[in-house]
Amino acid sequence: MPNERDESLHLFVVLSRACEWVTAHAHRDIRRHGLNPTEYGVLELLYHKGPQPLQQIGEKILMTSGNITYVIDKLEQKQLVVRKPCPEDRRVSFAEITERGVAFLNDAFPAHQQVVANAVAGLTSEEKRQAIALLKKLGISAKESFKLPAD
Amino acid sequence: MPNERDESLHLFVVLSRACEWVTAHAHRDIRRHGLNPTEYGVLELLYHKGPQPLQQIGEKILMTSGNITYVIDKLEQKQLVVRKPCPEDRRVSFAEITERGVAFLNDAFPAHQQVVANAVAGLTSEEKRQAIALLKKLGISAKESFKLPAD
DNA sequence: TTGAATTATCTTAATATTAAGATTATTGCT
DNA sequence: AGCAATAATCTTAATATTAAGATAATTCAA
Repeated sequence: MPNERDESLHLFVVLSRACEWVTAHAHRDIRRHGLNPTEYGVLELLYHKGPQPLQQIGEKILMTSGNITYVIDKLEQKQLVVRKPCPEDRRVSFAEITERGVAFLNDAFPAHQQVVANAVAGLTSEEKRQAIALLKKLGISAKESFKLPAD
Repeated sequence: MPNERDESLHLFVVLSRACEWVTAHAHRDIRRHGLNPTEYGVLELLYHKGPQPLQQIGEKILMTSGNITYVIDKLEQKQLVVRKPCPEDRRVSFAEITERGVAFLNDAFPAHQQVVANAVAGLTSEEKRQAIALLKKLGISAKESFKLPAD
């Protein structure tokens, strides 16, 4: 009979596996559209949440600052995103999705959503609700405790 | 009121978030030991499952063949792993953990397990059991459906 | 208001990862 | 046996990511 530690590790393993395989569906779909997953993630963030300071993008997608610069550069080259200086704080740049970026996502998003729905179709609607509640709780607590030097 | 697609996407988001933050704990711990997460993942696989053909490592950790070669090279340089040719099939190489690799994991694993336990401590034991059951089901079905060209 | 500490972005070099295809070995068909 | 198809690993080049630290702007305390 497994103790608390074994159970926690087991949870980590099945969490990772589930995430990997659902993500595999999503990434395969994204690459079909000529973006890599990071670029898509940033674009979607800007689409749904509006213009963001680069740093906040990094916080939300867990990326180092050097990589943010690189990814935003790529998206600017593809004309899906533009940098806009912040008038209040001249250290800050906002990344903002362009018309072209919006059009791209409007085109790609419905199919992408369907791909994700297929990927998680192994759970019933009720099971999804349960999983969402548990994962939300887990994610919030893991994020909180990460900041503490406790580990 | 959210429909099935929205709910699925929401599940994907909270799954990704939870996985990212729990993983953040684990990775921070791993880097303290001078390995990167991929190297640690391979080493742990070999530790728990015994010698593996390189390709099977790639299947289990979702890695391309070029990267397997690279990672096993690194682990061989660190003398934590050795390649062993397969006598039955000369195309195949097994990767096998060394004594040194075993000693390394024996030293690192208990603390690592504790870090993971802390990371998921936001759920009660009962919630962990529920989450494990749901995630196991989700992972298996997502893996299965990935092979189909359905997406 | 100066200067120390902090913050945001960027730069560079090192490292990690993928993609494409080469090489070598095996399998199965004829 | 001989050949085509498949499979496992490796190689190379391109791409992505991190780590470390540089630069520039801001904040805040003295």
